Amino acid sequence: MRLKRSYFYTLRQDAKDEESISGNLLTRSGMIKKSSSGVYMYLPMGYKVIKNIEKVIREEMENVGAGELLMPALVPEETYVLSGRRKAFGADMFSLKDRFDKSYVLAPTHEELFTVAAASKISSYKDLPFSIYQIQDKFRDEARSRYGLIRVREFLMKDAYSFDVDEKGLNDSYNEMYNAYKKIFTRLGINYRIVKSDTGAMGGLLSEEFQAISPIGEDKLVICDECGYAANIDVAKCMAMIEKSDEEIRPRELVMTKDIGSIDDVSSFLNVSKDKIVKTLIYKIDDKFYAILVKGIHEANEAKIKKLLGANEIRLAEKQEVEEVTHASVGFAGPIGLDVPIVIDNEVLNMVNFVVGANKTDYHYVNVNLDDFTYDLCGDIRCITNGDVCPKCGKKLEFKTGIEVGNTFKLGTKYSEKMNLTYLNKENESDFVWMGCYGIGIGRCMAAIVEQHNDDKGIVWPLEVAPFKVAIIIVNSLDESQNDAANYLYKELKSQNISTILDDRNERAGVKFNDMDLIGIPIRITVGNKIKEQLVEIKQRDKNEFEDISLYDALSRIEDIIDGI
RNA sequence: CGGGAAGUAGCUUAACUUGGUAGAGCGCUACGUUCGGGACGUAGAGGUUGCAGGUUCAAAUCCUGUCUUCCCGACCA
Repeated sequence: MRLKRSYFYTLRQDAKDEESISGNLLTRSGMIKKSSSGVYMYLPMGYKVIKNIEKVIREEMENVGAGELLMPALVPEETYVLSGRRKAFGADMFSLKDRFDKSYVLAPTHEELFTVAAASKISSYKDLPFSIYQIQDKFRDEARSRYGLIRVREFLMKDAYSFDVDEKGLNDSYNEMYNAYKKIFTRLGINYRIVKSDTGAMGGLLSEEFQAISPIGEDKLVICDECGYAANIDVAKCMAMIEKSDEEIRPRELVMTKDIGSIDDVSSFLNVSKDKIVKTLIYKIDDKFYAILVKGIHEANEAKIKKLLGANEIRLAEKQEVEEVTHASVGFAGPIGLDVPIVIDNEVLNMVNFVVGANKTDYHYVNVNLDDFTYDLCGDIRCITNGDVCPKCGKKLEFKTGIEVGNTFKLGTKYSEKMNLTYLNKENESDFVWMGCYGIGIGRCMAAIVEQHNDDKGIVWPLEVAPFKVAIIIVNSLDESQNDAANYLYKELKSQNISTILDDRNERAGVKFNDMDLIGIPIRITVGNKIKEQLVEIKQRDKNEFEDISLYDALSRIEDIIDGI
């Protein structure tokens, strides 16, 4: 690409409406432009990156034999009503009506239509297995878009689906995809971890996430360096941190704690360690109130609670609801005398002589024990936290945050049952098809790469995704011999299919150096006054030193660099 | 959806407290001098101060409403 006559611009200052590193750098380098909150244009330079990411994905999908197709974004609402997911997605779906008042949605993901498409092909076990995928725009009405391309309302996603005769087949297909995903993210230059996660609204048997490690990641992860255990905090199992105490049980007492409701305040007021306090949280779960008991130092984990109760919806009760349930102000809820089901965390089972709210404003009970109330259910319902050990090997855990760039699900027969996707087996009996689905957020990958590969000058693209592999800078665009040499190199590189920018703009050298650094082109050739001795400079974006090389050896040197020599 | 901040030239912003012709830097145009890390000089173009009301002789500035964007939180397959 010759820069002079191309759509290309850069911004010299930070964009005021992009706080994240990736959002800001992608905007400043003229790769993306915000259209409205959470909706972006991919400009020519940025779209090159998108296409490179897609190329990697397509190659690896091809390798596992998945066929590419394209689904509509506009889908009749009833499709999602039928699968039961219209409700599950709720307000996150964009919905609209046509002129005949028929309701449509903009698809947030495509399990339903893929199931329909699969049905056209499947009648016998002989038709299985196979997998298909698409790269397409998805729409989700996010309550809060943020961090540039990380959380948006319209985004490119690759979604693949596998279809098998049984669980074993699904496991094989899943492993194949899983390995393809590892290759993809490695090729994209993303530093990632694979973690176990919650199956959420997708449902199914198993879910794993591919998480790009980043401080702006919205997902909290625990990782064990010792045994390789890795999980999203939503599902990370908590092991008991204490043994059942043999402390002597003391009689329960009601104490006045005027205006003291928070854990910190209760702890210092009563002079007991926070370890000795149990907090009672009132939740509304599927239209019923529940009391959730966890240790004061712990956080309740809503995903785990949902799973334990088999519930669909969960939210903390509002202030007046809490008052209604406990007959006391917020801060004084407790299990004793409460008229709603009580669910306690495993950890609480091992506690004696603890402190709880008294369901009476300004009062707490001390020396409370499990005999003082009845609970309906217990289980692991808290978030794993600093101090917890690996549930697999018992060693120290590390906490990180990640950007979810991909996920893989073993759906099992959830969708095939709902949508009646069946095949005839060898015994001539009808069976449900076993499905898996596999997603990659393409814009998110782009942002995650920038988050992980940048310096004070700008983006440092990995070679595989860079919009161009090489940039040729003509230091003085008025110098004829420099121009000739640069054009010669440009043609040479093009003839070898090495994507190259020729910066032939009539700008000062500094502007060109800074722009090429900002947009992160991996290899730079500088054609300057050393051209008198037939020499050009080659510099890699991620290295400080440069090398002088003969104009005629430059091409082979570039090829070596690209081949990693 | 709750809390906070901000909307002024293409971009980044000043003036707002205390009402009186909207100013700068970058970018842009022309000419000249320059040309290896965001050049310099001279001369220019470019603004319904987000929008709508209100107060006032007079509103970027004060008041009300509204829209938009960002940040924190809730939510998030």
